Amino acid sequence: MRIATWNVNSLRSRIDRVEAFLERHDVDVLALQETKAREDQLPLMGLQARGYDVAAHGIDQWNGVALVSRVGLSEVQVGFPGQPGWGETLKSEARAIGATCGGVRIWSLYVPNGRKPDDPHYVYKLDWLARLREASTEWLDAPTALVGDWNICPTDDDVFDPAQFRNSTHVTPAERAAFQAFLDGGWTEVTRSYAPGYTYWDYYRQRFERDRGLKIDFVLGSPSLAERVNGAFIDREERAGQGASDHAPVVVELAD
DNA sequence: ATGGTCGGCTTCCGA
Repeated sequence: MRIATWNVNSLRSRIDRVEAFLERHDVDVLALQETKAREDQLPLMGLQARGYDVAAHGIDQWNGVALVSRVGLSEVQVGFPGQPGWGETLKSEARAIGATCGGVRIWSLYVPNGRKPDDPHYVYKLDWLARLREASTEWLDAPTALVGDWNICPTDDDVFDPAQFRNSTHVTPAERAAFQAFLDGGWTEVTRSYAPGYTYWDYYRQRFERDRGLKIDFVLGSPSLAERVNGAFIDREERAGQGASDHAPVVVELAD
């Protein structure tokens, strides 16, 4: 079974690329982030005609997450137990959707960006991660994958210029500790060993052409999921050319 | 420090 995760940066503007990507790589389950649409706005007819089921959640033009599966899609859950709600000044609540696909529990996650370390969104990000980690301990005993845009660079190797990013969000010790807490708790990041390199490049300053990016999209597996992983890759081709998302998809291969 | 480029309920905001 092939699972993929992709911050698509608007599903409506890239639905053709999504359909082509699924077929090009024979993907069974695709987790999407930053769909940037409410459920009723999503262009799903093409996917459904191709035999894919879709579960999506979005409440406005910001963010939004979805799961696309051709191996079944059941027990859909929007948000995780304890997921903190937003205050008056924070935007967009759609951050997590989970479902069982092909016997695997998959969560499409859009970890809050954080903006800046002195911003309320940064505090929310750390709170969100702490509550996800608490909720996710219950899922370790089953084959489970926590996939998506984590908006964290776990090491300096995951940043094209660590000096430039000092004191910025994505690289602070607190964010790295929040990510490490998942690993310490029993989750395994299953893509890095097979697929080194960045997964995100800013649109401006020709960051992709110069390979000046960040590694922020990850797949964390429970023990029974991680032991089935026998490959992974980053689809860098998808980031090239006109009309690309600023993230490349990450694909994971699971043994049957 | 600044600005660069995208998408979207577009003349600003969020990333």
